[in-house]
Amino acid sequence: MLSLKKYLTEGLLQFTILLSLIGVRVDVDTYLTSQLPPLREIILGPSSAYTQTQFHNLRNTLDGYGIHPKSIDLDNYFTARRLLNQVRALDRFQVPTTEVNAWLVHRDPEGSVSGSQPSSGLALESSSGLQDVTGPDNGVRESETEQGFSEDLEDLGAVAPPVSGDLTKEDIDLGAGREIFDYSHRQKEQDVDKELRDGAEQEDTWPGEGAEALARNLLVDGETGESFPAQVPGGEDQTALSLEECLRLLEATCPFGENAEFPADISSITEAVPSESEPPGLQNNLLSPLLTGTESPFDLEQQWQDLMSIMEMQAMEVNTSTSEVLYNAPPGDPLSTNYSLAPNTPINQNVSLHQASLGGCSQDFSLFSPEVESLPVASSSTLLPLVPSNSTSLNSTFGSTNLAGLFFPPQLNGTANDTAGPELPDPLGGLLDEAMLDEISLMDLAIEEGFNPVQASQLEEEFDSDSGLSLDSSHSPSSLSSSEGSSSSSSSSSSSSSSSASSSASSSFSEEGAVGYSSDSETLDLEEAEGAVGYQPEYSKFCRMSYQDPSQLSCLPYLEHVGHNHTYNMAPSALDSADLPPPSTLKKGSKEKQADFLDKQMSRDEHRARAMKIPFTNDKIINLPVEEFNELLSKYQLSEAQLSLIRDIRRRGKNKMAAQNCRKRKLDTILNLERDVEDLQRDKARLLREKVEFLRSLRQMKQKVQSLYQEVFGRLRDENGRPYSPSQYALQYAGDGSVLLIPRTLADQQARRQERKPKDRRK
DNA sequence: ATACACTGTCATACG
DNA sequence: AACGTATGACAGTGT
Repeated sequence: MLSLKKYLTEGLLQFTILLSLIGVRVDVDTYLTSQLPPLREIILGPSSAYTQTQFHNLRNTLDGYGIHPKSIDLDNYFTARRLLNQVRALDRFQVPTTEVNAWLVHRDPEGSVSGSQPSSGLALESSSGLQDVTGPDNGVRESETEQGFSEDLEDLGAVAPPVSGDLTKEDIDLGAGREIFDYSHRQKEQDVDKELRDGAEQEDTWPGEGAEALARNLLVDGETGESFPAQVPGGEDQTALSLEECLRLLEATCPFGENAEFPADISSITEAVPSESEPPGLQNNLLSPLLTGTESPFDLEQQWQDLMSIMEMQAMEVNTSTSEVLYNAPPGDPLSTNYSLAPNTPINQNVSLHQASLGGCSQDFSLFSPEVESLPVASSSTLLPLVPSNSTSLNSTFGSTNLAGLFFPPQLNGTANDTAGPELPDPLGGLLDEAMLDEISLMDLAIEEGFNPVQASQLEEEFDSDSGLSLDSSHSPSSLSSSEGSSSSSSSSSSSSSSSASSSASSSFSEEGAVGYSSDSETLDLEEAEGAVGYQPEYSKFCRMSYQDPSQLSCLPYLEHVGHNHTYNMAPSALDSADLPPPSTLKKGSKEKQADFLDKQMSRDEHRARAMKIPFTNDKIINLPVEEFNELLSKYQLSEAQLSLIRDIRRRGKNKMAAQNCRKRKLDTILNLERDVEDLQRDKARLLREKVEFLRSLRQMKQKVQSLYQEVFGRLRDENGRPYSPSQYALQYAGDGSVLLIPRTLADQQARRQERKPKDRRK
C-alpha cells in the first residue's frame, strides 16, 4: 500500500508537472483555478487516485491545522483578485505611451550607430552607448514586475532595434538586468525621460556625421579615442587599422558568458566570408553565411514552440505583474518584439518614433552594406507578418539568420535610408494592434477569470458552506472547550472543540424529542440508564449556567465534575419544555423555533448523549486525553450502554475531526500542486525568456563580428593598394588574439574542422 | 426530481 | 492491545 501510495503520489505529481511543461497547463489551470467543483469532486469524491497523493507525507507538514485552509485560500484569492484589479488599473492608466516612444527614440541612435558603423559602434558601446543601453533597459524593466514575462518582450524589443549595435547592452541585459527588474516605476520613468533626451540628442548629432566620418572613426578606440595602425600578417600594412585591436575590442565588448562559442564563431567568420562576391557584394555574402551558420545548433521549431509557450505561461505571471506585462508585452509579442523592431507596437504613437529610429538605423546600415541587407531583410520582412500563424517561417526567423534579418529593420531591404523608416512600424503595429492586443486582452481576461472570479466565488461558496463548520467554532463558547479540554491534544483542539462546543451550546436550547435522532436505538436504552447517575438537579443548574455564560464555566472547570447532568447538552428551556408541558404557549412558539433550530444543529451523538444522560460534554468525551478521559469515566457510575455510547462518541468525534483534517489536507494538496504548477510554468517561461535573450545576444554579437569583419577586411589593401577579394582571402581569428589574413581555401578548411568538433561533442 | 456539494460516519490500514 | 490518525467509501442532508 505504501509503495502504491508513493507511486501514485509521485506519479501524479510528475504527471501534473509534465502536463504543465508540455503546455497542457490550460487543463490544469481550468481545473485548479476555475473549476473548483471538479476539484472538490476529486477531493471528496471517489476519484481518489488523485487525492491519494502525499497526504502521508503532508501529514507531517500539515499537521496542526489551526485554521481552515479554505478560509485561508479564500483570503489569498480575494487578495490576489483585488491586487490584480489594482494592477490592471495601474496598467491602464499609468503606463504612459511616452515611455514607449522614448524608448524607441533612444534605441534609434544606437541601432543606427552600431549597425552601420562598427567602429563608431564600438565607441558608443564602450562609452555612451553602454550607458544609454543600460538606461533604457532599466526603465523598461522597471515597469515590469520581477518575473514579468514582459521582461522578455522588452528585452527583446529593446534590443532588437539597435540591431547589432550593442553587445554591451546585451551583456548588461543578461547580467545585471535581472536585478534591475525591481526598480521602481518612477525611476523607470525618469530613465525614460532621460533616454528620450539622449535619444533626441543623438538623433540630432548622428545625421550630421557622414558615412565617411563614421568610417574614419572605425579605428578609434571607443574608450580612449585612440586610433590604431593596422597590421596585416601578409605584409599588407596599408590597412589603417589593427585587426587585432579591432577584434580585441570586439571581444571586450562581448563579455558574454556564453562566449565559449564566441571564438569559434569568430573563426567561423572566415568561413562565412563570402568568397565569390566582389567588394560590393561582399558584405551581402558575409552577413548571410555567418548568420546562417549559427542556425543549425538550435531547433528552430522547438524554440518557436517555446516562445509560444512562454506567451501562454507568462499569463500565469500576470497574476502579479499583469499590468505592465499586458501592456508592454502582449502575449504574442515576445516573438514579434524579438524579431521586429516594434515591441510595443500596440501603442500607435510609437510608430512615428519607430520610423525615425528605423530610418536612421537602416541608413547606417545601408551605408555599410547596401546590397547585402537584402537577404536578411527580405526574410525578416516576409516572416514578420507570419509570426502569428506560420510557425515554420517563424522558426526560420528564430534562427540566427532570420533573427539577424529581423534585427535589421525591414527597410534595410536595399533602399533603407529614406523610405524604410515609415514602413516599418505599420506592419508590426498592425499585428500588434489587432491580433496581439486581442490576444492580450483575451489572455488577460482568461487569467483573471481563471484565477479570480471563478475561483474566488467558488472559494467563497466553500467558505460559506464551510462556515457551517466554522460556525461551530465561532458559535461555540470557546471557553467551554478550552477549559474542559484543556489538556487535550493540540491537534484536536480547534475543530473538535468547536464542534462539540457548538453542539453543547445549541443543546442548551434544544428540547428533548425535538430531534429526529431521538428515535435512535440508543435512546431507547437511555431511559434505563437514566437513573444511573443521580446529580441531575445540580447538573442542570450548572448546565444552564454554563450555557448562559460559558465563560463562567470556563472559569470554573472543576464545577463540571461537580454538577454533572446527563442532560448536560440540554438547554434549560429544552429541559423544561421537553419534560414538562410548555408553561406558556406564547413563549413556546419562539422558544420552540429557537430550540428547533439549535436542535438541528446538534449532532446525532449529542442527541444520543443527551438521551443517554451522559454526565459530561461530548467535547470532553472527544477531546480529553485518554488518561483524563478514563479518569473522567471512572468518576461516574455509567451503564454499559452509556459507556458504549461514550466510546462511540469519542471514536466518531475523533474520526470526524480526522475526516475534516483529511479533507482540508486534500484541498491544500491540490492547491499546493496548483501553485507548484504555476511556479514551474513561471520558471519555464523565465528560462525560455532567458534562452531567447541569449540567442538574441548571440545573434547580435555575430552581427557585430560580421560587421567588424567587413570593416576590417574592407580596409585591407594589398601591396598594390587594392582591396583583397573576399573570395580569395579571409580573416582568421587566432587563439592568441591575433588576426591573420589567410587564403580563403585555408580558412574554409579550418572552419570545417571547427564545425565538426562541436558535432562530435554532441555525439 | 435530479444533481451536486458538504458533512458525518464506518471500515480499514497504519503508526 | 489500545489508541489515535488517515483515508476511501458510503449515506444523509441541504441547495
